[in-house]
Amino acid sequence: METSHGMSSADGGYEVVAAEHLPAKVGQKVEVRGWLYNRRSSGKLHFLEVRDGTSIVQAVAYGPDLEKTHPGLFEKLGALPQESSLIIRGAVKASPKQALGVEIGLEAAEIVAVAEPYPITKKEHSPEFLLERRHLWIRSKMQHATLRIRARIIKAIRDFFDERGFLCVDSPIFTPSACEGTTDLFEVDYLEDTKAYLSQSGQLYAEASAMAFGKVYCFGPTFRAEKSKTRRHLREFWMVEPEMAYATLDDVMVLMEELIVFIVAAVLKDRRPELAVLERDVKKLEAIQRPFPRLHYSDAVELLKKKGLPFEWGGDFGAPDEATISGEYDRPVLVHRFPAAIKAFYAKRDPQDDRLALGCDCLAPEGYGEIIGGGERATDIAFLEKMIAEHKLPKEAFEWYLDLRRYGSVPHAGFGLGVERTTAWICGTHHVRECIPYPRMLYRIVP
RNA sequence: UCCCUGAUAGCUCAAUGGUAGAGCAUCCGGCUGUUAACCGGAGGGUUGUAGGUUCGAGUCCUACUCGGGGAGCCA
Repeated sequence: METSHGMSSADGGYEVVAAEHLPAKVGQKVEVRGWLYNRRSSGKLHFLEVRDGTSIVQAVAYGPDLEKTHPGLFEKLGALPQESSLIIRGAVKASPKQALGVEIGLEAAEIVAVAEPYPITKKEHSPEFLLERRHLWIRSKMQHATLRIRARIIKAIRDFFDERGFLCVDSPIFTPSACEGTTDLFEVDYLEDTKAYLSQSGQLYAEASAMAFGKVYCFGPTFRAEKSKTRRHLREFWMVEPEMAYATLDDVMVLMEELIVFIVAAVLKDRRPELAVLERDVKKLEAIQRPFPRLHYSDAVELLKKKGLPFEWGGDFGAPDEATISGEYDRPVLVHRFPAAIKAFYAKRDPQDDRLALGCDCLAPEGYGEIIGGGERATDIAFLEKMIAEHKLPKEAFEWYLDLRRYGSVPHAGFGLGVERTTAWICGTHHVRECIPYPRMLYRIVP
């Protein structure tokens, strides 16, 4: 019999079942393959918490009974170190005290590998200790919950765009030069005598893809070599970047709202147990409905001044500014029409006010800061050539990009959403480093 | 790059300038319903590195190394 693990059941009569599906198997004989998560014992009883990757199930072994059928096994189970791998077999029965709602009455067990003393214990550990052992840390409950929610967010993002007629057209990771030239890039050797840079944004390519396919998105890792050292920064993170031909700033602002509402709804629908593990206040997520508040940059500046922050028109928002603005609302806020001087060279100017760019940032609630940045792109080639010169960018490197304006330029717009920041907000996680399986951080690339 | 902060048992932490301690983990023993299970016992240390002050330094001073938090920039 084929199983979800791709292995056939070794013992007739026991169906191999993923722990998460055990509640539907009450009264049946099952086999669970996993690792010993924790054990409690009271002499003739062992309570074995076994995790199989999908969930954790408690198996109860009664010494005298087990001794009759499998002599010596009970004692071995009582001495089995945490994270030893084992296969358990037994009958599923309802157990309201268990988080899963069921437990297994142990009838047989196979110890696959006895683990060495496991470094991550039930007590607290420092971030340094855990990050050093990220490859083991991801076995624990909260990391499991966070990464399962992250995976659901990623699926929601793809479903959202696929269902709305966007084509997935990925941008390259090796790029010949800076996309924006404003931030530091990771330089790598690209075979002989050639340097390449790891992508810090797929956007310029997404614009080309949009001119080819209309509505597109790219989704991949992004690399920033800035020496940022905060709970909102990673060297390597994932970003989805939709781009639409014949679209305006207003169109992408609606798209931002719809995407975020869609993601939150998907997590609320399918990841309630994980949110509970993380002790997330679900009411705050349930409040995430359209429409989101919209704030003109100049109004945001007024708000900050009214709140007593030393902010001058023309500047970019710092972390305290973002927190103050988003603190006014119970859902993400869209701040639009920033000064062009603080935005990228390709941003389209506001026809109503030439000092402004038709851009929009989405600030997550509860102080999680910017999760989206985007806007409408400049269409006029002469304007772009002027901006490239002003930003002191090498024009040759952008000739292909200027071709998009030479051959059928159209109004278009798009944005980028950061997966880890979104995950941190939805999970209520303090630091984005827990929102990616293997974080790449300033001064830490291990494991 | 700048500011703040930390490094003591495997882990998390304590110790007025005067014999280095606890909880957990580990090992041994006990317990039929545990939920970070609990109870009893045992082993476990060149106090990050180098130098200095002192009769005496985990503690005070200097430098270095490696972390953590934050700023700027950004998603």
